[in-house]
Amino acid sequence: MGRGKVELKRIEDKSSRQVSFSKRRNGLMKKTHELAVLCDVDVALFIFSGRGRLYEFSTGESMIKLLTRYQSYKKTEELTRISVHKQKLDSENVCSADELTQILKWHLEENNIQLLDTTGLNQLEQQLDSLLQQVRIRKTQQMMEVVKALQEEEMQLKKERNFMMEEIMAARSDGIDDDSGDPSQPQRPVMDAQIIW
Amino acid sequence: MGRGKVELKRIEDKSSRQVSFSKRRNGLMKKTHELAVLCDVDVALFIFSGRGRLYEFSTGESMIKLLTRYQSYKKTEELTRISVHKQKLDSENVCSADELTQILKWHLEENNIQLLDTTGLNQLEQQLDSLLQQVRIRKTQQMMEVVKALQEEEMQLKKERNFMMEEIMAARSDGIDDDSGDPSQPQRPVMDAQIIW
DNA sequence: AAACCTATATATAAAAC
DNA sequence: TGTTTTATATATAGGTT
Repeated sequence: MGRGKVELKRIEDKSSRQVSFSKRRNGLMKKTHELAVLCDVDVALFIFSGRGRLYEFSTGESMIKLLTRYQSYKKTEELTRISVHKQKLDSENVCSADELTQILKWHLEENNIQLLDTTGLNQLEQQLDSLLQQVRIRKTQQMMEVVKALQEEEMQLKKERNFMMEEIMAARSDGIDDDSGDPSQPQRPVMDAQIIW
Repeated sequence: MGRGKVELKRIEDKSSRQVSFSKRRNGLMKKTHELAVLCDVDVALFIFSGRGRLYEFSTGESMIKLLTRYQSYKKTEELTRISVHKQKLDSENVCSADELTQILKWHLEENNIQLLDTTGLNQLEQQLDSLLQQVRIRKTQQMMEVVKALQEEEMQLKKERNFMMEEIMAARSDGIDDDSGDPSQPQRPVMDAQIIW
């Protein structure tokens, strides 16, 4: 993309690496922005330069919100994932059943999500996960949506109930006539139905 | 960058927006990767498609680590207390770690495996795979139960509602000539919740 | 949708400033 | 170091299958 073709490997010359970084960083930001606008999606991009300087770009949604959304998405994923993780394990790196059991046990006993990203049974995990992950995520998300819908309806029903409860109370104390002139109803107690996952 | 020049604004045609998204997403990922390699920097990129699907890319440092780094860079405490909307499932988590470990151990020892070569790995993979399926099934069952519970509560609420509705009606007819004008009883919208699996 | 095809628009490496 | 220039490599819009 320039006078010379360039190998996909670290540019050793510090100077041209710096120049390249500057140019490409701008280009990347631009393209990221384009993607976001043209395709109407949310994106977040951040770059830590060698010296630890941070460059970032994100769509209207602030970076923090996108990160939160990301985390939330990941948590949902976690709902469908087992804590089988880590410890490099490939055909070269053979380990005994006991060893493996110990490793797995250790991981299974760890409920700390943060630890899931240390090196470990990556390869094994990926093999297992890639097979099932998508389906599980879909399934979970579907369920979550159903549950959410149910929660909303539940809330609605509860509100109705409270409303009617008041009507009954009012009817009883007022005698019997009531009604027709409901305009000045004070605030109604509203209960929030919350299901915690 | 194609046959036609394109305005920097949302592509309205859904189809070509989708196609463009796919192409540009890939291009962006590629360029992100190039930047990371050529310039030896850490980058993280994630994209939420319109339908909420997540696409992400990050350098060797896992996304989580980069996020952490970003956070500390920003010194924002916001992220540390992200909504954790699922205490329940976590605590009741499928089956206990010990239980899982036992099952796994059983699988491993049952087959008298000592060293895992490539073939052994494949076998282990299958075992874990079936284990994953079991766990998944249990999790599904659990969620189904939650849904069922919600549905039951919903039904209960509806019963209550109907009951109260009758009370209101009774109170009114008991009373006097009511106000008339009202063509129909204050009927609240009744929704039928149908969950289709 | 995905995969391939071109003509064009863009990005950018290297040179020149 | 950064900017501008230029020649070339890449990306991709719009087709086609």
